[in-house]
Amino acid sequence: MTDLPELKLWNTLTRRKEVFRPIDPSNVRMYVCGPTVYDFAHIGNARPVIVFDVLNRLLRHIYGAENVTYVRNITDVDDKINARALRDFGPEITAGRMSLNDAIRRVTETTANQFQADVKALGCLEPDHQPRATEHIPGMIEMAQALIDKGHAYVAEGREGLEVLFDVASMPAYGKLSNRKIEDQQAGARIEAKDHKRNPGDFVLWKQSEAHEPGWPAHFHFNGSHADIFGRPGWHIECSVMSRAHLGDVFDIHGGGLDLIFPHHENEIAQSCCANGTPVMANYWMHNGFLQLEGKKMSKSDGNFVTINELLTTTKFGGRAWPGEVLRLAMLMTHYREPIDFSVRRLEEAEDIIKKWKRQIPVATSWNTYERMRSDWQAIPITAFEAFDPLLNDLDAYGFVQNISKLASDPDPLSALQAFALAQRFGLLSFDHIKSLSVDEGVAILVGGENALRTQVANRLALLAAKNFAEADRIRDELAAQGIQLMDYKDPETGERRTKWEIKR
RNA sequence: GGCCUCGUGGCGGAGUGGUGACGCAGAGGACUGCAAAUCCUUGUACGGGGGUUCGAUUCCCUCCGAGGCCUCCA
Repeated sequence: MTDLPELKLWNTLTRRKEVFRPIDPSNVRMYVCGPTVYDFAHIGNARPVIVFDVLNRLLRHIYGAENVTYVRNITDVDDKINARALRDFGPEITAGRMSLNDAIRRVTETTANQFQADVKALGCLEPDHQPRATEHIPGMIEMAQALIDKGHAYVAEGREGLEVLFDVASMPAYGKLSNRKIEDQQAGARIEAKDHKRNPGDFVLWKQSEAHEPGWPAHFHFNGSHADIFGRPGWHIECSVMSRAHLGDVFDIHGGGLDLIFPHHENEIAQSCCANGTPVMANYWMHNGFLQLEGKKMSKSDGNFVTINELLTTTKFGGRAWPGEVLRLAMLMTHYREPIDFSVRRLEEAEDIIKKWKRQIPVATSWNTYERMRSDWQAIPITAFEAFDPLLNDLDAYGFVQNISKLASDPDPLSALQAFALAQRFGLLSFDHIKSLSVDEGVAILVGGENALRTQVANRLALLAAKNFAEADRIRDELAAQGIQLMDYKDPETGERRTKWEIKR
């Protein structure tokens, strides 16, 4: 394993770039904080998803796909979700036609499904596991109890009932990730004083719910006493429990947005290390930068706000819809830790670059450009094949084409892809159609599409030879209308006129 | 107030103690029936001021500016 390429990652924990050394190269483990499913994801949410997708792909490339485990959670219990459910289904709930919990389920289902669709459109691989908070409630109760047992948590009566709180003063190393001292936070004076807390920085592990609110029965014992608290988990404990369930007490990389460093990740570390008795939770902490929209902070109230879905399917941003691959590249053109000023111009530029790559494909240099954009891990060679893969709109179709090209012994799978795109233009093949086809049928159709075009091209060249430009141009225009751009060039050896084509956007 | 990141040409964006990639856009040219594409050539930059050094864009200090966290937030 000594010939593995060296990967250097910026570690928020040490504020340095460090050589990445996995705990176990046969099981490289990464956890990234996923969405809280209360609203459609905006393009800012897309950034970590894309950034860590690239890292996931890179890790899989280096260590082997089967040796990497990538976990991204879905937070489906949260007070913001409750608020959204009340807002959207308030009348039904008051009229007794729907329970709050049913309304919540509606909100989380729709939002989670939309998120999956958005992410797929951006060409991201699915993580190996996408645990939901509500699937891990017993683990959270168990961890909260463990923290009580070890003297890191206590039960107190808060404004809305009983709470299990983490005692930050019980952990000397608290604040290491964010480089923050507990005393400093008191100076900030922006933390709400709650007298039931021993320390203003103490945070909730479990809190009591009203009977109509989402909640689970839980039993805690402490100081020789005990309490039944029908309640719900605090935000931070979800990630501690889900990461442990899938990746163990200590794993390699923990990622998320810059804003999560404090308090979320700090608190995760506190919970996990104290509960598991480990010095660290993860060895490398990585955080992506934020993005601005046309130079201004994204803000719902100002209307300066675009969801992924709006960008992909509506004309809200720049007066047109944008392909997922364009959004993906626009995001990757800037180093992941830098702020991005997201703009129409940036999307246009990304689109130009992609167009050019597609013409050049399968020229390996197209990857070089793409590759170079991610400076921390830039020296790692990846094949053109892998490079193009995340840029495709429909990965299923890609897999199909790959299959065909293998069976047809085509040394260049990307030419098969072009053939596929062509067959689509002629209406010979659609994505839905694919699933019902055998490979042989698929090949036949692809060949059919290509032959149809060849005939047209040959006819046009004959017309040109006869100086019948009007008729030749008519064929060219006709194909252009179908979205096929013809391009003439000279054969470098014979000097004869040749024609190549590409699929127009 | 505390803490963190950052400031390279029109735009995006590498990189280094010894005058600085690359991409996009622009300009000029070649090719071409016209397109499109392609190829060649090409201009402009290291926020300001100190310091260390033979020499700094790269190291240190400081000022200015940008963004972020300290409260839910990708």
